[in-house]
Amino acid sequence: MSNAPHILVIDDESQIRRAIRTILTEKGFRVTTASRGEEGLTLAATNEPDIIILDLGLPDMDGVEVCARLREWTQCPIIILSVRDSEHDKVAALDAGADDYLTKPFGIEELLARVRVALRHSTSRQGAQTKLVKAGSLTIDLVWHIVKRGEEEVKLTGTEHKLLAYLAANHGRVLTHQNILTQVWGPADANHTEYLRVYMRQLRKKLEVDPERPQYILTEPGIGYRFISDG
Amino acid sequence: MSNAPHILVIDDESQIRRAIRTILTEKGFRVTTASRGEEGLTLAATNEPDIIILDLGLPDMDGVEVCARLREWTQCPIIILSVRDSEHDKVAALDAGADDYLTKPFGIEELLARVRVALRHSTSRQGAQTKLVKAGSLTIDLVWHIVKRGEEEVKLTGTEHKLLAYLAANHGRVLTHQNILTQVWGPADANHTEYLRVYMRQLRKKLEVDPERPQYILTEPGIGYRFISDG
DNA sequence: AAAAATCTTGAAGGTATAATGAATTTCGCA
DNA sequence: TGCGAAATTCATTATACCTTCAAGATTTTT
Repeated sequence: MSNAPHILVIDDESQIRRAIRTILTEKGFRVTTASRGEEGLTLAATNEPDIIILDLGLPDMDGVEVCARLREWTQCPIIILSVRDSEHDKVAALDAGADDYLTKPFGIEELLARVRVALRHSTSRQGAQTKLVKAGSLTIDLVWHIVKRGEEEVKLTGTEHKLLAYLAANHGRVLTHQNILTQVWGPADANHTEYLRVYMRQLRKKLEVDPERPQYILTEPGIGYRFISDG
Repeated sequence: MSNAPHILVIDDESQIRRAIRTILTEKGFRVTTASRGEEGLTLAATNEPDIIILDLGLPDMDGVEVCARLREWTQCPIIILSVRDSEHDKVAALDAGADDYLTKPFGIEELLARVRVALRHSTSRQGAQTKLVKAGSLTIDLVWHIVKRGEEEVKLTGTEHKLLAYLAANHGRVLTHQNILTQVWGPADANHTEYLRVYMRQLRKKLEVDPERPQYILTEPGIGYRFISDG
């Protein structure tokens, strides 16, 4: 699974690395590990993890320093692990840009819960960003209901957008009439192919360069329709 | 009226409330306190704090319940304070939507550091959007809660402003009725679309050049509304 | 090549949704 | 407790959308 959250663990104790890797992998995360600060910084830059778990007691450089270096360019959530329990250490790390601080020894479940919190944060940040499907000069924002043709926006009705979104989400695939109808109109209208014809035409009118020779919304005669996108 | 970050403290022990209030006020924060869960929920809805500090051991309802109720409509950072140190309690609270968990007794400096972390999160969430939204002759200051039309200030009621602020913060995006209603009125009124119609009209009357041909607040029939800004 | 099936195209009526204006209730404040 | 502003509710008008239908074009079948 390539879209599973990716976690970078930076810790010099190999047992801890192994333990955390086992636990996180079991929960479905992708895990990368580093034993030294420099290595961790490099991996963070190349792999762009979703979360970084960082031990303060590294051999080559101070964890707070690693934290600060990371914050120069990334907002990725950082969870600190440390044997140091002093308030001073916690404040230093948190003010250096860390998002959370756990003192060793820590409970597995608590670590996982705090990872989930960090994940919530990073995904809510991503959620503000737009997820786009592109096809020629078309840009379809599935999240925010915005469709652009070049620079100008195309106004779509609710049903039109629902239909286009379903086509775009399955771009490249042939979708049967019944399949589309049940998804967009609901199972009750599964055999109202007239609806499809009317709406496909409206979409083509609004989106295609030449509606009579569609290049995005293709007809698969006797079967259904298909949406062609870039990439 | 100050724009200092606003923190809501929900705790039943009056000494703790007083202590936290003193410390936070000293650091320049605005502080509101509540001693019971229901009171806290109400204050959270009316005052819209930037951070909520919540004690788990409330007399009238469970802290985890308070957490869950808050998460129905707000993303505001929640820091848990609790005497309970068990892993089970921590996991329950964090999974209910809390962002951090401190066990009593806690260090003042650590609390402040974690408040700063929470503040970073809330401002970076807002920071993704511009704090000053301009649309034609309109200027909407999301931080100072000021709306100007040309040079003169527009007087808006509480609900009107909350609604406009939410639209402006998400300018360019299509927001569904339910989305707007849960954010502005709360999840209980998620299907009272009448409210929206009435308030959209009032906003248009106060903001639009020609309220009958709105250029800022657009209707997306069957879906919701959208605010158009410059750029 | 003719016929049949499928798809496209255009337009119109009915219906759900939105705008409007105003009355009523609630709430905050003195 | 009473006043005024704000929030909610309601009835009416206006609008946009979904649905429906019919005729022309295209593709497939025989």
